[in-house]
Amino acid sequence: MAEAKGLSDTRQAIMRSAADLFAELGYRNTSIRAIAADAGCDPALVPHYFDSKEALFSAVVADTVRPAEVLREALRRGDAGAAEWLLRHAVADWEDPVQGRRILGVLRSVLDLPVARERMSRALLPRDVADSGPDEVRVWLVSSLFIGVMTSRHMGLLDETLFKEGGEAAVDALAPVVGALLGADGPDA
Amino acid sequence: MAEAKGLSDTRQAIMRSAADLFAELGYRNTSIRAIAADAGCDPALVPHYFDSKEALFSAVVADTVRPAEVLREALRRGDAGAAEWLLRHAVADWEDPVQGRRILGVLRSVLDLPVARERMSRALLPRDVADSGPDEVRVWLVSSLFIGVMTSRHMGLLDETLFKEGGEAAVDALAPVVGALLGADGPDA
DNA sequence: GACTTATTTCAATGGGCGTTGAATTGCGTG
DNA sequence: CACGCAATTCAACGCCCATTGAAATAAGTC
Repeated sequence: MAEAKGLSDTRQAIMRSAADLFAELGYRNTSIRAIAADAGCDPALVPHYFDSKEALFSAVVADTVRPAEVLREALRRGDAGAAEWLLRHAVADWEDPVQGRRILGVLRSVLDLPVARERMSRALLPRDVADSGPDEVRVWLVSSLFIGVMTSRHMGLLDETLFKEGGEAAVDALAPVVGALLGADGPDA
Repeated sequence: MAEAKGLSDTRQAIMRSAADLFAELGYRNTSIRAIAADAGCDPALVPHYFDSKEALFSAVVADTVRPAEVLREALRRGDAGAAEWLLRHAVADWEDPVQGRRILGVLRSVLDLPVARERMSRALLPRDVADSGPDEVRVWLVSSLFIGVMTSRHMGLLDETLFKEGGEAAVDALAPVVGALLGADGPDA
């Protein structure tokens, strides 16, 4: 049967391969043909199931990370402990072999593809958070730090030992910074 | 006369166009043909003067930013005022229409091109800084934050007003954070 | 003016790309 | 079995790419 399009194994396989390759190589460096090869199907199937390479990318991103939720939770706490809690979440996320690569992939491709920029922007700063006024600045600052740390990590800039054993060292090193970020510019200042 | 290769106007024009386009589009999205068009010469001149697209990119990067010097200076100061001083330098640098785009270009392309990663890494963490032990972590943290802020800014994530009028607001918002970063993990901890 | 050397042009090669449309297979239903 | 429809394959299109090598031009030297 297989109504419309959706329950084919191949469709999912394409999705998974695309996520992997986009993450590893970025949007521009990933070809539809490579995705198809990885998924073990014909290249023509990709524009068949998803309309275009760009649409496929959108679909992949939509399936990925929604960091705003975590951020919102941390903002609601608002005390010193929140920084550590947030950091643990973040580090765990981007050290996870699957999730980490996905996030990185989005980040990477954001620079290649204008449409990805919007998606990223909306994922990081959904309406309700953005509208909360001064919080916007704090969310933006924390996001920026995290983006930078992830990029550095990916570039091999950092000391590997910081991320051994669940990233305890990284959490310790970053905690006071995140604390300062969350504390900066109180809700009424 | 023009000995060997070097004093041709075109060579320099290519270099300039390449810097511009790499900065705006990233390595992978910039074609030799586009560079040549921008420089007003034949595409074949590019692999003629520089051996390959990759070599051209290396040449461009070599001509760009050396943020380590500024960082080193800030580290030597080490007090609270240093954070603000460092920030002013950094913000001024990446808000400068020319310099800002160049830095961004390198950052952008670093993700596309492995060889660029090494260059970036060495520019940010030269031997003498890297060997200074605990300072390495601090340099890395500050760099990460800056990388993140620049990326966010380029993605349009941030509030434009933060960077109006020389970026005073941005400096204010970030100063406590950078202070925390520079203060974190004293030289003997 | 002839020779040399650097600079530039031109045309072409081979390759990868995203996408298309027609053909083929496979399968559940009448 | 035959029909219809989804899943898939295949071959091809047109486009842009980096790079090449030979030809043409310009400039400086004797």
